[in-house]
Amino acid sequence: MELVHTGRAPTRAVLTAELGVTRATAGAVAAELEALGLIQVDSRPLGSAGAQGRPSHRLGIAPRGPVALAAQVHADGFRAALVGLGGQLVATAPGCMTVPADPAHVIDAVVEAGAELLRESGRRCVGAGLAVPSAVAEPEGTALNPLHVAWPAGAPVHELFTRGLAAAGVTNPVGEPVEGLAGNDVNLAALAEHRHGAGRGSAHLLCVATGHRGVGGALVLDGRLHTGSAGLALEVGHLTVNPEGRPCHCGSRGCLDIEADPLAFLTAAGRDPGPEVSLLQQARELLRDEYADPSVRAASDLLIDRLGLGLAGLVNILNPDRIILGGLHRELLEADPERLRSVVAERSLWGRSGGVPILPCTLDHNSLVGAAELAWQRVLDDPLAALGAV
Amino acid sequence: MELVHTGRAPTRAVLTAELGVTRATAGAVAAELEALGLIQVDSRPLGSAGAQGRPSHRLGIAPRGPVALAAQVHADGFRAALVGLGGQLVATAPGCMTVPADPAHVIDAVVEAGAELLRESGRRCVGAGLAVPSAVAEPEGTALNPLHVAWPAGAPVHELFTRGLAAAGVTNPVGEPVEGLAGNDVNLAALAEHRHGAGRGSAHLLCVATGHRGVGGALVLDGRLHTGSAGLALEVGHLTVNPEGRPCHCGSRGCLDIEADPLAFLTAAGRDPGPEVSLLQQARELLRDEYADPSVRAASDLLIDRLGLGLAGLVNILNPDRIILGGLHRELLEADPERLRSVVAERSLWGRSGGVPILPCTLDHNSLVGAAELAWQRVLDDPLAALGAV
DNA sequence: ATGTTTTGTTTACTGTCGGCACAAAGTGAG
DNA sequence: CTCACTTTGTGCCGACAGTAAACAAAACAT
Repeated sequence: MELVHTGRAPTRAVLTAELGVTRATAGAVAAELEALGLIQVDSRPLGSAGAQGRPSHRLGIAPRGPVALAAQVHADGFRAALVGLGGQLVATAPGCMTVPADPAHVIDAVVEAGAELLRESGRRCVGAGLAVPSAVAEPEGTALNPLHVAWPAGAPVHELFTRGLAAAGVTNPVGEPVEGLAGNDVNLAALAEHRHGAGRGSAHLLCVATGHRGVGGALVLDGRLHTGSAGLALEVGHLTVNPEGRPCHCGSRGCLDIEADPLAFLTAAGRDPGPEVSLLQQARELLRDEYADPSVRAASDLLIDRLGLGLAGLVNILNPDRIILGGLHRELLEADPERLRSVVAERSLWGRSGGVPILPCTLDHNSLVGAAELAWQRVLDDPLAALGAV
Repeated sequence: MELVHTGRAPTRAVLTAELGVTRATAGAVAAELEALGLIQVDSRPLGSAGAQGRPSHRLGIAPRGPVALAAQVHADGFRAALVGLGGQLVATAPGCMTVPADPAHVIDAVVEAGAELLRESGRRCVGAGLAVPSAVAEPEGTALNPLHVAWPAGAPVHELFTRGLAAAGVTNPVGEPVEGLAGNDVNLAALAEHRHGAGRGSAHLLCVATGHRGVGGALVLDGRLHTGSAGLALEVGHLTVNPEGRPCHCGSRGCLDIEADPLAFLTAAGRDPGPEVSLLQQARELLRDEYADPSVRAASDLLIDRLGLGLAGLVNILNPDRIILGGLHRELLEADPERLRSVVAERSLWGRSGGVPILPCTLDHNSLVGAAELAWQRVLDDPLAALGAV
C-alpha cells in the first residue's frame, strides 16, 4: 500500500519483489486495492519496450479515487486542496490572503473551501489534515506558538478543525465524521518530501526550513515523522549559531531562529523590510535579483555560515543521511551550494557525517501534501477498515 | 521474548495480556522458550498470596541457561563478564588496570578473560558484545575517536574482536564462530538502562553521561538504540553551553565536552588534578567529600548550569520523555536535583517538554550489560534460529 | 464440601501465505 | 509464420499460526 502510494510499485511484478512475497499474494493485494477503488489496472501501456517476457500491467492511481482534504494556514493566508493517492494535487481553492486572529474563523473558512471542493469533485474523502506554522502538541492537537498568525498560544486546532469538518458535513467513506488532524507545517513538508519529493528512499531525513519568521525542523525516521514524546521535537530554532549574537526571547543569544531567518537576511543586507509583502518574499526577491550587490552577497554568505553551523550541530546529534532545505534556506543553498556544504562538513565531527547530501526541497505546496499524508495514513495502515465495503 | 528478557512477563498470564494473544498461544511461546533452555517454569512460589483463582507459575530465567560474553574497555582498564537473560551479571573477571596502546592486544586479552569465564561456567554463549569509549561507525565497526584509550582513530574493533573470539574458539550454540559486536559505551549503557534500569517503559529515552573526559549521549527510541544513519548520532559533546567559554578542538567554543566533564569540574573548583587516579574518580570524590566547601559547591552549581543548558538544547531537539544521567553527571544531579531540573525547564521551550523527568542511572556496569544486549538481540529477534535445536 | 475465579491445556477451526502448476502475453530465431 | 523462451498473472493445495471453545487444575470463599 505504501509502495503504491510512494510510486515504488508501478506493476504487480515489482510489487511482488518489494514486498518479498509470492506473485499470488501480491496479486491478491492489488486486487483488493482495485476493489476498494484506489488503483486501476491498465493492461495497455508500459513504455519500457524491448523487455523480454510477458509485459506487466501498470498499477495506476484510480482517476476518480478517494481524496484527502488538505488545508494550510500561514502568515500570508490560508488555502485548501484535495490530494489523491500518490500525493497528487487534485484541486486547489484560491487561497485567501488575510488571516483573522480568531483561529475558529480561519479554520471554519478553510474547511468550507475544502468542503466545496469535495462537493464539486464528487469524490470520497479519506480524511482531513491541516498544516499550521506552530509546534503542535500531541496528542491534544493544540498549537503552542502560532505567533505568525497571531493566534493565542495553545489554540485547540485539532478540536476546532474536527468540529468544523463535522459542521460542514464532511464524512469518510464509512459514513463517520472525519477527524481533523493537525501538524506543524515543516514537519508535514518533510513527510511529503520523504514520500514524494527529494527525500525518497532516505532512512534518516532531516528537513530545515524558514517560514516568514523563525526556523523550523523535522526528522523522518524510517518513513515515520519523528515528533518526539509530545510532538515537540525538532524545535531547532534555538541552537546557538552566533555566540556574539543578539539576545533571543528564549533567554539565550545568537539563536538560529533570529540569526538565519528572512528578517536576519534583510537586516544583514542593510535593507529595511517593508510591510507590504511578506518577509520571506522580500528576502527571496532580494536574493534572486540583487545577488551581484556586494552587501547582498555578504549577507547571503553570513547566513549560509550560520545555517551551516546549525546544521552541523544537528548532524552531530541526529546523523541524518540526507538534509533537505526549504523556505529561504533553499534559496541560500542554491545561491552557493559549495559554501554551505563545506561549512557543514568542517563543523560536523566525522568526515562521513559531514558528507551528508544537502538538497533543496522539490515539491510545490509540500506542507499541503504533507497535511494530506496525515489523512491518508489511516488508509495506508488498513485500507479495508478505512474504506470499508465499497 | 523481549517481555521475558525485560522482566515484564513474570508469568504466562501476564505474558498473555502483554502479547494480546490467547492463553494457548502464550503457553506455546513459553513452552518453546523452555525447550530452548532459556526459561524455567517454577510451579511453586509466587509471593502474591491472597489472590483468587489458580495461581500462576513463575517464568524464571533458566539457572544454567546461555549467556552473552560482555567486554568493556575504558580509560582505567578493561573488563570481561558473562551476562544471562534478563541482564543478570553471571560472572565477572577482575578488570585489568592498564590499557596497552595497541587495540589488538587489549581486545585479545579481554577476549581471553571472557573465554576463560565461559569455560569455567560451562554455559552456552549466545554472542559477544564490546563497549568502547568512542563513537563506533556502522556498519564497519571502527572506533572513530578512541582518544581516552590512546588508540589510533579508525581502529577496526569489530574486526579485531571477531577475530579474537574466533582465535579463542568461542562458538555459539549452533556451532558457528560468534560475531564480535561493538558499540559506544554510553549508547550501550542507555540500552541497558532502558531494558533493565531507570529507563524501563520509556519510549523516548535520552541518556547523557561523562566518561573520564568528554560527554557522551544516547537515545533509545521505542526500545531500539538510535545510532543515526552511520552510527554517529548523539555526539552531544559539541553543543555550545557557554558562549564565552574556552575554544574547543572542534573549532567552536564553550562546548559541553570541555565545559561539563570531570576535568572542567576539578578546574572550576580550583583543584589540580593528580595523575594517580582517573579524573572521574577524583571529581566524584571531591563532590562527595567536600560539597560543603564553597569552591566545590560553586563548581558544582556552575557545571549543573552548563549541563542544564546542554540538556535543554537536546530536549528542544529530541523531546524525550525521560532523561538519565551517568558518570559525573549522575553525581551532579544527586547533589542538587532541583537546580538542574529548573535550569532545564527554564531553557527548554515548552512547559511540557521542560517537565521531563531527570533520573540518575541505576545499574551497576550498565555499559557491560548493554554490550551483552547487543549479543542477546539476535536471540530476542529469533530464538529458534539463534539457539537451534537443543 | 461446594461453588467461584483464574490459570493452563487440549482440540477443532479458520485464515493467511508459500509452493506449484498452468495459462497468458510478449520477444527472438529460424 | 511457427516455435522456443522468458516473464507475468492466476488458481489450487497444503503448511502453519493463532483463535475460539471446551475442559482440567489449583487456589480461595462460604
